[in-house]
Amino acid sequence: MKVSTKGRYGLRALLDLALHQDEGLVPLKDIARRQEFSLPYLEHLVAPLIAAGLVKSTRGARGGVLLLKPPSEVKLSEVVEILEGSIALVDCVNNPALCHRAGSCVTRDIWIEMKRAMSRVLDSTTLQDLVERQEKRRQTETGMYYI
Amino acid sequence: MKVSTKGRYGLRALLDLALHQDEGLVPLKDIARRQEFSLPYLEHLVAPLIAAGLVKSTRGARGGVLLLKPPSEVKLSEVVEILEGSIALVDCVNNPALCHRAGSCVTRDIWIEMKRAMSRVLDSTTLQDLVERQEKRRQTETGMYYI
DNA sequence: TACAAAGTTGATTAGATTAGTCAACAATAT
DNA sequence: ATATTGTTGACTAATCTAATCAACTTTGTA
Repeated sequence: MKVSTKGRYGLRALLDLALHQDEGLVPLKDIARRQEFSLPYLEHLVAPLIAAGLVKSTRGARGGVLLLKPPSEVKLSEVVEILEGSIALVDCVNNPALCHRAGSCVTRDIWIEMKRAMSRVLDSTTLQDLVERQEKRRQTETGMYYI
Repeated sequence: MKVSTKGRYGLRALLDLALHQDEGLVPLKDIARRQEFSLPYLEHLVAPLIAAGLVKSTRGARGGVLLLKPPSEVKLSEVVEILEGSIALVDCVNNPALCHRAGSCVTRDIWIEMKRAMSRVLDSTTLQDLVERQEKRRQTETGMYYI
């Protein structure tokens, strides 16, 4: 019951991108360096984000990637869905036909409630929220050196 | 981001046990038959439940397992924790030292919120709740044949 | 007491998934 | 032209999952 690095790193990459939006095209190399994961791996994380239309890329010298939507319009539920697939903890939640007990199974009800609880968090948070939190935190941290 | 069969089957086994509490010692063989998983595998699922003191076992002829606590006192959070380990979707949630970025990482905040949301569901539901839902559902389903 | 029924434990395994790396290629700015 | 950057697909090592099997221990009962 863990999120894979695909989900974790992918979300961080997207947040990094949002934080550097004003710089125009952001090279993957820079994201990889700042976030401390390898460039070849990052390429694989970004591919599904491009395919989903969340990110646009430009090749060649001075190329890079950018967000296609303002961060305030990117819900985390969308991001996680793209990177990790459905948030459901058990497959029968989305596809009852997978198990002939699904109709009468009350443990399935629990997994459904879990999915709802998780969705509430991810639906109500956007990349913009993360950007703001991050900027606030950096301020606080910088400030702390002066105390 | 899926629960393993250990967690899924283990929870079902425990619910099955709760549903047959009044029969005294319940042989694993019966649980395995009703729930449709193999006996050897069930043995491995039950082992940690015994180790955790949730279940007591008696060997030998007419042996079997039984719940050590009334179902109303068994929270699902406890069960899932035993079977799957921490509910946290990312390890740094429980152990910030794992990543030097943990202190300033806002994506970690999200994983923390997710854990809280999931805990709310699992802390507020007991085995007894599942037993009652199951009995209600069986009634409804049986009734449907007469419509 | 002997035997059968039941749980316990540990070894082993096949398969799937994860987390990458590497190399060949395509597009673009200078 | 050439260097820079993204794209794609093949490949691999390591880990995890979902079991199975066998040897063993304990207990009830004939």
